[in-house]
Amino acid sequence: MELYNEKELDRLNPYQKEAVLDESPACIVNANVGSGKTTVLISKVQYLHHVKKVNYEEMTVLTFTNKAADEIKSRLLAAEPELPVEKLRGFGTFHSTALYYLREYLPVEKLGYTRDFLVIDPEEELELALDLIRQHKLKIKYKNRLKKRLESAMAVRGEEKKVSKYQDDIFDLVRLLREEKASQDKMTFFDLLENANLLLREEIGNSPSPKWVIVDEVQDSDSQQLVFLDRLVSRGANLFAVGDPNQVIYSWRGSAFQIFYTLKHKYRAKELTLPINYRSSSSILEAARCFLQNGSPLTGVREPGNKIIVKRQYDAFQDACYLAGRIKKLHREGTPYGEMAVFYRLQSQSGMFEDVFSREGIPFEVSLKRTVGDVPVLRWCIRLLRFSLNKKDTPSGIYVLASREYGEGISEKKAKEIVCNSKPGASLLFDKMCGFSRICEELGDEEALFSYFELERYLNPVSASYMEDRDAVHRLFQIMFDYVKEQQENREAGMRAFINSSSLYGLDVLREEISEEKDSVKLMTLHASKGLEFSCVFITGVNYGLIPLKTRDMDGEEEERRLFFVGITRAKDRLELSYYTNPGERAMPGESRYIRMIPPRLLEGEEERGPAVSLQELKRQVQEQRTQVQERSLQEQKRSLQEQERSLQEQKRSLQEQKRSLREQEPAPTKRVRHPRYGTGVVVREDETMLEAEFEGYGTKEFIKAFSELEYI
DNA sequence: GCCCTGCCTCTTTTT
DNA sequence: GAGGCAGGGC
Repeated sequence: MELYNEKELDRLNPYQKEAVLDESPACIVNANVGSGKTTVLISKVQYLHHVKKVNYEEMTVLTFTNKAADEIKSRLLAAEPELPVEKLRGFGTFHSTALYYLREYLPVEKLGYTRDFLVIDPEEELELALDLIRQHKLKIKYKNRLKKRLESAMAVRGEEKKVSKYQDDIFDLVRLLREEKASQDKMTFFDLLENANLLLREEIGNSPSPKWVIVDEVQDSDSQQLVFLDRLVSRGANLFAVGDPNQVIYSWRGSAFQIFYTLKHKYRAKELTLPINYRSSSSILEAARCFLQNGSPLTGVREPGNKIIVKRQYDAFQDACYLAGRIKKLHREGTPYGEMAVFYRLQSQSGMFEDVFSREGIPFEVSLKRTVGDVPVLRWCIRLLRFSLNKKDTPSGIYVLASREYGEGISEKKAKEIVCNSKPGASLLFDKMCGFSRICEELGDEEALFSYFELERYLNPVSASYMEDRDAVHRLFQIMFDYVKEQQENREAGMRAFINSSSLYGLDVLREEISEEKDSVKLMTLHASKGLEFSCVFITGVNYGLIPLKTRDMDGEEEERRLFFVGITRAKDRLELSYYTNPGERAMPGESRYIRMIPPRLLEGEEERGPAVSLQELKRQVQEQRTQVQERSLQEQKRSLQEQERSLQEQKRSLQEQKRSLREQEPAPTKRVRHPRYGTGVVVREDETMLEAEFEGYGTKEFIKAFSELEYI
């Protein structure tokens, strides 16, 4: 094994180094965008291993996405090629780690499961729920929103009174569903964490207790994940968590802005910061600072770079055409397509760009994940394997037999009868599924599996999609056999693990190219952009009503701002914003005030701009700052309170300064204004935000100063 | 099964 | 501010 090179540490800046070397039992690192968060995390792991002699098996590294987990693992393996992958089994998403614990250590029998349980996707749980409603004649309101209703009902735990808001049987359904899932040996993503938390609560000898728990993007944790974390920490694990409160964009999913501070308080954690951003040019960074909420220092090291370009477009189509030309130009000048990305607020906005870009011959990729479940034939095959591996999974058996497209096309009623009464001889396919365990180990290759189930017959050879379907199934089986070989377990256990991981990771079987680094422009929502970086970023539709999206409350509004912050901080060298004068239904015409919040000297647009921030906006910001301080003072220690107070003072001072400079710009008592449409007029009334002027031929008009195109003469 | 009223939600998405 | 659903009255 290679020795951990001390020089590794010297490559880090002092802040990063401090975080890696920190010895406190709990440490929370407040990492700014682009400050080398992942580098610190990986360095920490290596440092613990090589210097502190903590085995990799004694660490649990938790991430939210598979992508992040894969990145950490591959970077560790790149630094240490001889490291056996099995040692990193505790490195993964919260869910995959919970799955690992449940399978290997925790007494799942206590909850009515066997060690061979399978993971199912939310879709299947919904089917199960609908079935139970029918069976037990439950009264459930808003069935079309059952998925959401189940989610919120399942989140109600313990002694809270379980009375439905709509006075229906939703809680009975939750209970029945839990029993049904246990009896069919199935767990959903939710159950994985829930059950792991339940079993980890009791002291059990043979259960996992890692020495170190390391968490990436801790600000995204929901309550289940926080409990999971707590279970591990209360067993004596040290905690090292990295995150950025300015990047909380998933609170609608259960994470909360103040989690960072709650954690710090709860574990009396030491708080460190990584302030230096290496990613973006200083202009981009300065613009980003306008959207920071907690006054944390965000320091850059790069040159000013290009100005931020703001473009006014008639509509999305015009914008797409303009962008196509712009992207081609940048490409000619040497920026690879893969270094450019277009962000938008809503999934539905991607269509226009896809159309125009494919017409213009620009290679692009839309970040939308397709999984096995999205392809009917693969869905059917997975369920065929499910029932073959788990006879308790009767719904899968029925699904396979009663499918209209594939299999024997038996009526649902008959299928139910065959599967539930386990009638041999009634269906060839059913007998094959039942007999699968016996011959499973003897199957030579994926071809043998294909012919065992006589799939050339059951995949409906007369259908138009037969060839496509057959290839997809072959590919699925191929991937499965490769996976099983890697696992070094017996065939049946390996296949079970494969099916679990395919629901957990969403195998992208259909993807033609395996190479991730295709040179193509990436199209995605602002949410999907988190964690990525590009040389050149285009954010489109920066209209009020879209960015920020019209929100219900103040919290939503703040989240919109963080979302925009995440978007602009993805850009390394170029940031270009556009807005529409004629947007669709949802948005309002004209630029979003987010554009006005960026100092004009950073911008390069085709028109002159008014004051960067309206007084109203500044006032609102200070107000927000004030309420934030109040909220946090409940949780935070005195010291940080004072810090906040100081930053508030600074904000106030800068507000006063800006007010003063605004006032200086204001005219002497003459008060005449020019308007592009109404010509020159005389100011009748004026206060901090509003202005009333009389124009010859038009009468008196009222304007909001910051948004009107008035000019003092 | 139709019409009316009231109520609810809508967007973002990972596992 | 629309559109979908539940439930009551008919």
